[in-house]
Amino acid sequence: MKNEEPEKDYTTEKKIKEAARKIFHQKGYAATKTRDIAEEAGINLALLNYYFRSKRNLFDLVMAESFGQFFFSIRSILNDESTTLGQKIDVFAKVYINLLNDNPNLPIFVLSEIQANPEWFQKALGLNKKMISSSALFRQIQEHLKKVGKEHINAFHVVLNMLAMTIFPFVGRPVLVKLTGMDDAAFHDFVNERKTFIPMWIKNMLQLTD
Amino acid sequence: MKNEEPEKDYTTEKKIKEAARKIFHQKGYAATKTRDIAEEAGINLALLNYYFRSKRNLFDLVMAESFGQFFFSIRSILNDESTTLGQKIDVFAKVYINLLNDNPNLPIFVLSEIQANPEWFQKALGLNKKMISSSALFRQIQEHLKKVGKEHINAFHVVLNMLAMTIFPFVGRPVLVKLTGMDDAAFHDFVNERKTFIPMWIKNMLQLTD
DNA sequence: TAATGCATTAAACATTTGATTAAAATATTT
DNA sequence: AAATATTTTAATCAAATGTTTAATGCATTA
Repeated sequence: MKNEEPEKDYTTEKKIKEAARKIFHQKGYAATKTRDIAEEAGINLALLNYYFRSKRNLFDLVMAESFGQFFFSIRSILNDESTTLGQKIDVFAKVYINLLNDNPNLPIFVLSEIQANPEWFQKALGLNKKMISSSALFRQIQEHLKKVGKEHINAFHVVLNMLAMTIFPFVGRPVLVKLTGMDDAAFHDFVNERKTFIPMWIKNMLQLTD
Repeated sequence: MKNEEPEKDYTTEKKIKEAARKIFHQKGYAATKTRDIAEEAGINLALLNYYFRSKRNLFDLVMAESFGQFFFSIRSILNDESTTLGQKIDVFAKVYINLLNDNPNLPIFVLSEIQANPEWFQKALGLNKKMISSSALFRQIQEHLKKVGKEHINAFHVVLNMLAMTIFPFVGRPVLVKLTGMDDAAFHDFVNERKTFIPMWIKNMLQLTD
């Protein structure tokens, strides 16, 4: 019998999946060749189909995982009934920027694949109207906006601004880097500054003095 | 001799280019098949190569145009030395949201192609460090931040926030629509609200009481 | 050690897809 | 109207690409 999980990252299956994730994130589904994945993983082309049946199947696995990271990883934060609005805003920026620092291509990958193939996501992932509007974050923003006399502002605007200010630097990263002359380290410092700036800006938007 | 431009939009060449723009914007380069373009344009496949030599050549034309819209269409606004900072912020949101309402897929298209193929853009388009940092907008933001005692905030953050809040709703549109239950008309109204909200938020960020 | 089952490889297959060709249709010029 | 040039079409080509197959290697088991 085999020893219990010696180094899981070096199994052929893991190598292929990890290589696929890397190339898919970089190039997208259509531009990725199965031979590119095989080369990146350092394995024979046929092993890809041996372990994963098809390119599409492998992609679906990667996408499900990526989509989960992108969307569901922060749900527990935003749905936590025991934290204040100010706390949620603080922790969101920190956690999400950390996530994106580790997966800088994740946003464009997910969003462009959805744009190219919107029907697929309808059934594949269970996105529904309730997911945001029933969240604790959304309700707390609504309540706060009313308290400060700004109930004419749809709370979605505020949520969207949080997401936009956090995610967009990574979506526009290649252009931003060219446009500012930042190298990878400088970009890293720049977005990390935003961990404190974004909560400040959002609270300012809400006139939240917390 | 031919009459001077009767209806330019109905020449075969225009039909192909318009169809190409539509499909490329939706699917991206790699996922777009020349046969899809031909079908969308209602022409024989061979005509694509007859008029444009190759898929790549056609793509380059579309991309150059799209990239120009996306980046250069607002340069004149941001570089205008005769307008105040407040005026620039006001007009930017209006103009850019109008542009994106007409081309909702433009941001993801441009940004994902750049991510998939960053080397190509190095030489193809002339993006350089000076383009933003030497703009009138950038200088005015810097000056203002100093005036209100916030010179520790990099002016790039503010520019990026303007871009993020304006562009991101379109980048995330498919998800946003699913997540909120908005239809096309509702989405249109929602982003149009932001024409006045975004300038308000940015000015608030800058403590600009203009 | 022989046998068995899983993993890996090289080669080939079938389809897709960008591009070309040669003929036909249409327009333009002489 | 005849000749010429331009545009369009159907068919085909060649390369790329996802997938399969049959043989080989390798470890585990009997």
